[in-house]
Amino acid sequence: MSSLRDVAERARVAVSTASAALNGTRPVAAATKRRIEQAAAELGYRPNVLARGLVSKRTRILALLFPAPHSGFGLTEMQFATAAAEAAKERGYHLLLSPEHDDPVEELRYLTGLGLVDGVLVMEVKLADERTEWLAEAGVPFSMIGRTGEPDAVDHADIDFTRMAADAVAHLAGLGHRSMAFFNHAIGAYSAQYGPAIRAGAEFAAAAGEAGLGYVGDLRASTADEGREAFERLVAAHPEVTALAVMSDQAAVGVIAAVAERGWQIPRDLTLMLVLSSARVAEMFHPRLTTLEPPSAELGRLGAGMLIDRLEDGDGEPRQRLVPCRLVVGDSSATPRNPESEAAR
Amino acid sequence: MSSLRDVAERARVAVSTASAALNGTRPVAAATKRRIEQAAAELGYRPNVLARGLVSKRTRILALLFPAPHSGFGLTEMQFATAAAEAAKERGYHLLLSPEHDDPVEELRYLTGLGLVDGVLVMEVKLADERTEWLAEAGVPFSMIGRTGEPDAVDHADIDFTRMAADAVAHLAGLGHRSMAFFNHAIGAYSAQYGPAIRAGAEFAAAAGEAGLGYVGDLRASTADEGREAFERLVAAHPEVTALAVMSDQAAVGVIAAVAERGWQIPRDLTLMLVLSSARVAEMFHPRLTTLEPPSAELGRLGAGMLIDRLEDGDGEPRQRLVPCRLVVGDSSATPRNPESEAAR
DNA sequence: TTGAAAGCGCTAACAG
DNA sequence: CTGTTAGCGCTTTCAA
Repeated sequence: MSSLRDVAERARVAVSTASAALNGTRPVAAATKRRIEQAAAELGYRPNVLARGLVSKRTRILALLFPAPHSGFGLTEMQFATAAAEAAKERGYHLLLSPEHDDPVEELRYLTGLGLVDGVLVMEVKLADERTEWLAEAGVPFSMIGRTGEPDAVDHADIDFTRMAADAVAHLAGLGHRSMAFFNHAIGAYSAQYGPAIRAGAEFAAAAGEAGLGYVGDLRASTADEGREAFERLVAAHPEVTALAVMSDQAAVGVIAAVAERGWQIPRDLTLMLVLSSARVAEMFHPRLTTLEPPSAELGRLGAGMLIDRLEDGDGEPRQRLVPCRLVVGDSSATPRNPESEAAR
Repeated sequence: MSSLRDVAERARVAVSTASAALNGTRPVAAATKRRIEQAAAELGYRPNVLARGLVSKRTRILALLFPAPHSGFGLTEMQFATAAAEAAKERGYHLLLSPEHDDPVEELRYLTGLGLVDGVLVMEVKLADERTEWLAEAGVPFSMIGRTGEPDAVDHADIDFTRMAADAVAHLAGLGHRSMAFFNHAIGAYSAQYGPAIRAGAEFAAAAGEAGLGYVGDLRASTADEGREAFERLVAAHPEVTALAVMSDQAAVGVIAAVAERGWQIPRDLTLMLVLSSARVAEMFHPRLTTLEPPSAELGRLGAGMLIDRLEDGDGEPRQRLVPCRLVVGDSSATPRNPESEAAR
């Protein structure tokens, strides 16, 4: 690889002049500049990132903190990563994939101590998250995909849960449903701190209330068996429910099986929708399920973008964006069974 | 961040001695070494990667070339990436996620010119791949997850397709099946160069022949509709077939629908298995499908590992590993319908 | 408008 | 066994 010195020699100028010409750091005579640029082109010169970073203290490398895969891990996280990498690339940055293990904070300390990264992108943020706390304290620039319980001062991109629930409820109400249920993730070590589960639960209850729909929100399921069981309990306790929104793909599998066993059909006897799952997953089902698809790629892109903004524009007010989900209507949505009796209640 | 000079001052030695003590580059008196180590610990010293890389020409950063998502993209690629990142981390390396766009070679030229990465991990390798050709020519260390048509001299980790097909056929033969079909991916701009599709097709034919099973291998499907249609044609032309292996998840959806419409049941009337799909996907189906699960994480780990080996051990013979798939038997496998008539042929 | 010189933090000869 | 010196490739004063 040719260095700046080679370029300078070939253009018969000093290294500092070559540097200035190529970076526009200070005025350089037009003719000189042209000579330098041509020399650089002829040599196929690429500035060495390490040397540049060593003096400028900026590497244009971002780290994406990658949690060890818990239960459900998949397309969504994938899209965060690829979208973030692409957004970074478009702005001349690089993305380092940084897996986490048992001691995230220690690893963060190590990672940032290397002098290798300018900032950190945090995903799978928990409501109380030691990583973001440490980053804030250490003064390391970062942004979140998702958000903590108190994200006021922190840059983040997250799903607009309020709007998501409103869209879902509007969809169901528009079909004529008067009563719905929502199966949240099962309570576990993870989901207790999992923002999407908590926010979705709260927002669905609120949205249903606001729209005047009957609402059953106390059932939870994260596996096929739990889904099956929750559905049985739902039907037994709340026969008036005609529409069901489910957070977990696996739980939906169980629900569908239970529906079939009971001799019911979707969507004739039950409108079923998947919340925060991808359309690709929804197509695996039969019938193809209606889905509220998370804007994963958009969030990844935004997360990287706002981190770069912060890095370049210095301080300023927090950058925060909430993005709605996309409602993909499948073949599992229909008018409620027995609409008359429902209306007569 | 404290520098090596700070450490040296605190330990009252020269910088070079501190460096030597911390890296074990040359003998240092035990007492001196202890002083230095203590000073480093007290200061929380972390060697600066950039400075080190600038002189040593080694950054311990690997780039993972990430193709723009074509049609089917998902868990598998995700697992390559995370596993590679973890393997790298365990050996003190970092993984840079490097998305590709329209001109992979130009981007590669840029990426490697930066002096930022020591080597490149290539995934989604095509049978004839301009990227690996360029890398080989440019002398950039790299390894492949997958392999080209002529991978003899190149480090790679790939699926053992021969064994995969043999395992699948043995599973079916063991259940008593005498005749099977295989639905490959539809021929497209992509799959024409897609190693797994080509290799799987060839190996299934060979394995079936070797085991004395009837074999229908000329049907292809990559979508639900194509799957449905292929299945109809299969039944019409080859009624003796009792077992079917499918490459595409989407195609399997169509097959399952067509099976049901015909009044058949899985596995009573047809044994169905998914080839190169994950168990998590298989569980979305009802019944849970038998799957040949690709060793994605293992491949990612191996790919990163052999690249690092090459980087550290210098040259040597090519490192190549073929890893078998895992056969996960689901509820879609059973003895063939009408076993007598089959045996009587 | 340009060049010379210093230095980012580290490693690697080479003396002592 | 340890310290001094040089230099990786670049940016950035400071003079000219």
